[in-house]
Amino acid sequence: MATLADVAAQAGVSVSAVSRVLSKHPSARVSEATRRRIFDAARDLQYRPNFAGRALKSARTRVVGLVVPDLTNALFAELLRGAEDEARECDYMVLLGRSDNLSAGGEVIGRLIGEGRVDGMVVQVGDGVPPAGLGEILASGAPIVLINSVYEGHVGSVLLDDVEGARRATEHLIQCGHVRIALANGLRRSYTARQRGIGFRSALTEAGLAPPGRAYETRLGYTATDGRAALRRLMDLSVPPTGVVMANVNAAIGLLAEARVAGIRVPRDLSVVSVHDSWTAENTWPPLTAVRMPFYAMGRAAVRAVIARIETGVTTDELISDPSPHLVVRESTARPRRQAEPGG
Amino acid sequence: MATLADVAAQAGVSVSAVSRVLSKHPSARVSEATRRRIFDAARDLQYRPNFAGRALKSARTRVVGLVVPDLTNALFAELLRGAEDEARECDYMVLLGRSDNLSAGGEVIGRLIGEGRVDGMVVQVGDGVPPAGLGEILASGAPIVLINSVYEGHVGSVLLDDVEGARRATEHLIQCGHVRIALANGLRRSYTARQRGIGFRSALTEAGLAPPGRAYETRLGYTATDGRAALRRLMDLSVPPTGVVMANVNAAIGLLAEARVAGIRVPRDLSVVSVHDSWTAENTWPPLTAVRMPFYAMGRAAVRAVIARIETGVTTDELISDPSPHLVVRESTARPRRQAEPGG
DNA sequence: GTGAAAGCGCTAACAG
DNA sequence: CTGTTAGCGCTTTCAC
Repeated sequence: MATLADVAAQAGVSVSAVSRVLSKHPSARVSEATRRRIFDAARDLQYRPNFAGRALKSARTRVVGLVVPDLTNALFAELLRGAEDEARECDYMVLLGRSDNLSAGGEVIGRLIGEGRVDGMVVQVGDGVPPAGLGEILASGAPIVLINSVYEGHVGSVLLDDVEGARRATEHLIQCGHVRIALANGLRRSYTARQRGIGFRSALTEAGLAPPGRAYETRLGYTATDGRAALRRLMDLSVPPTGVVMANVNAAIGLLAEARVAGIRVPRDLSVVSVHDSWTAENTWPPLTAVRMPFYAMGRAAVRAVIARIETGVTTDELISDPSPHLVVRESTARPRRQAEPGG
Repeated sequence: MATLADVAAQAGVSVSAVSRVLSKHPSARVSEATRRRIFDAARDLQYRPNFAGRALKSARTRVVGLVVPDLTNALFAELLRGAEDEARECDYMVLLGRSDNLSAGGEVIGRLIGEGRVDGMVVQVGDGVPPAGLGEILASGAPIVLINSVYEGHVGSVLLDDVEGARRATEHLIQCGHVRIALANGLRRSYTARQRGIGFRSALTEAGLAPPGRAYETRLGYTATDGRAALRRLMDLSVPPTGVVMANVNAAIGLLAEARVAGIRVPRDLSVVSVHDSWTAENTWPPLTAVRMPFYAMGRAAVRAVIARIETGVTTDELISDPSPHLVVRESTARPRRQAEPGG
């Protein structure tokens, strides 16, 4: 690979001249002639700035790490696109990692930052226990912004409006005429699950519906398997719900599949609405009514936030409200078959 | 962050001693006493080797890039696990990228290697046109191994046994008694699609079945939408198939959804089997019969191959045959309702 | 056994 | 306008 010195030699100038020209330094007062010669030489030699050299000198990598619990979650696609788009506009790169791996969490984050592989990180701690050592790293003041999760007193986070998302989903069911509505939620320790619980209950309360008993809120998790278990649990109740809000689209897919097995017809016997949308929701049967959450905007905001933190030291907490959660009505929701309390 | 010099000062030794000890250099002839002091100092100072410093000096990053068309494809989960496991064992890191982004392909690969951000790459070119500039990079002799794709005369690839995968899927349908079997394949230019076509036809031929007309093989692509289109195309035929081999699980999901809309009952009216398996296949209705492909092994093999290439210069082409493609029978396949040619 | 020193490719003062 | 120079943190001869 060609180095600055090679280009300088070829162009017959000094390395500093080349450096100034090629890194477009604002104060690059250079004659048009030399500039040309430098550009030509760089092109001929196919010059590429060496990452290590630059990083070593400047103590900056212009790379931000993004670590999420599960890379292959369809929900993550939009997040990533948002993150990459924002990064590109700021002339940064995104380095991907995942935290689902046991040790990976705190350790990987510590390594990436400690070894100077990234300037900052965007991390989503999964539903499980926060990775060991996360607390220390956060406390160390490293430029880390948390997405869709909170950690004790850590400031620097961007959150989806899960309260609103769950509220919209619940309201939809209420508008359909449902009264006995359940929530199949994420694990108890999950922050997002708590938020969705809040939105769910507030929609109910605002509609003048009694808050449902505890049995109407499962806390099983966000996977398809968890969704299947939730269906069993809910439909085994002596008075089962007529509608269910799924806190996650993957759980909803599992629930739909289990409903087939159990002979429960959706939406005839049970209406299902999910928080989160993805292409998979269009391909279930029946197609899944869902509340689309602004993952793309969250990706952008998160990267914008770390970069701000890295470059200016400013730290913020942000709730993504634009675009706001948006209901996509498909075919998994309908009026309940009979009212819980026959009105006429 | 603490540097080697900091550790040296704290331990009262020279930087070179510290370097030798901490990088476990085999020829580290060091007294036990100094070794202790160095380790202690390093721990106290929370020393982390600086990535840029090391990379600059050694001209090696111990990072391999992995670029795939779509990170969020569930199929990719296993691939990634395999790649990471192998990398960890070899003391490498994996840097993820995606090639679905227009310019991303050749450009991103060229950058990563050219700027010295990675020592080598594992790349899967998608179904579409190979990214501009890929040819040059490959020809330049950079350590790149292609997965599930081939490129002209490039040597250095690891491939799934798609021929065998498609063959097993097809044989299953034949064993169920199907005679009119279609293949919903990937795009014509895709290498994997060609392989699957070969396996499909060879199973048919071996069973003594006439190769189906061209109309029985669609070349629409691997997405859910493509699968939906394939169903329409196939079932609109004057003599529609009774069974279909889907070249991809996502397309199968789309096809199943479209079948509901079209009033085609699976497996009663149409049996469906897919090449590839994933958690989503368990949650369709009916649950999807699929041939599980060894993505994990491919991930490991691919990373092993680049590292070999980087460190020893040895280049290989490899077909992953262990474990071999494995049929998982679920409920989307059954005997055809009536034989095409009534036998009795 | 241990240390001094050179240099990887780059940027940024500082001179001219 | 342009060149010289001093390191960034690390590894690695080569001396002692």
